[in-house]
Amino acid sequence: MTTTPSTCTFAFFGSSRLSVIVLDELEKIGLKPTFIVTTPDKPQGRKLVLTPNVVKMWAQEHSIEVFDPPTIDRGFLDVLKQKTCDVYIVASYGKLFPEELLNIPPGKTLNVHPSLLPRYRGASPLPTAMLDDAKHTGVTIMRLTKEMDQGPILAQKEIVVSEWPIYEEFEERMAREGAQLLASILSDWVAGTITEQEQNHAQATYTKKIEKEDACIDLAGDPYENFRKIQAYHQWPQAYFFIEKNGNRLRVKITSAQFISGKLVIEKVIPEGGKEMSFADFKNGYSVEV
RNA sequence: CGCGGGGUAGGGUAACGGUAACCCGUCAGGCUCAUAACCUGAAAAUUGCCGGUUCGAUUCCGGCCCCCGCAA
Repeated sequence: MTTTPSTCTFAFFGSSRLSVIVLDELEKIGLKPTFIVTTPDKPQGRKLVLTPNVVKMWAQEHSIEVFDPPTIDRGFLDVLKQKTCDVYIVASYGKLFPEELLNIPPGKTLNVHPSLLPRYRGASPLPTAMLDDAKHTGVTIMRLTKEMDQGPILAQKEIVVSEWPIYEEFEERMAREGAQLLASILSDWVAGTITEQEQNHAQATYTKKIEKEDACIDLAGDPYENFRKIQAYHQWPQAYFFIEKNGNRLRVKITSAQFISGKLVIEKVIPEGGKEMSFADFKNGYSVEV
């Protein structure tokens, strides 16, 4: 767990907040990528401003060379082949890789996946585990193959959650654990002393991409299920319900809630067009019965 | 020029051409063994800024500043 493979070089592929947390944790352990590959900036925000993605910003802050190809095509593969490193590391890149890329470095391409594979393959392992109330979970280091999340496993660590935090905190914990697990085996892997193990494909489960509609909740429904939705969708899209106001349907997002002795206690909300406020203020001002 | 909502007492909302109402909170008094409950009363808003229309604007028009929802 404390192995510091200082002699091993790697490139990092990622594009989300989880990627950044993994990078941070690896850096703490003394592992810095020789270069980083991420996805291009996308227009965001109210004015559709072009904002650099978080991984790119991290790379720039740490003065690490960064690439952001719109697609990984022939030309970019050739660029990669010019660079040398022992192994590629992928954490939440957001796109599939061409098979050719996976085998460029001698140590192939490894992936940090925040679930106990073969369970929770796919796009949303973390939120899905929360929605399923799967408190016995974990992180997996696997070798990427052509098929999504189906590669052989190098290492796993079980993690047990006592109570569901908001998504961001769960993500952070899992990312850090994943990064540590990776760091603990990386040099051995590159040295060739780790045996990979085929996944038990029969036990695989898959997660789907989250849709905004998934986050619509019925306040009269099961309180614990609603609580898990609020926590799981906290980063995006945020659990919401509707109220009637002046004949209009108004969306109200729940940003903070607790589950106390069998009841859902809503703490903060953001009404459409408004800003975040306490649920008490919301009920006072909007005079709604919820 | 991506679509849309909003800036009114400490907080949240309402009114919509004639200087502002409600809920919570605050303060005082009362009721109570007691209270976050209840009753009575009080303080607290030049209704974001500038200009225009008008006898008169929070309310209509124009400009500016700020805030937010949607958009993955």
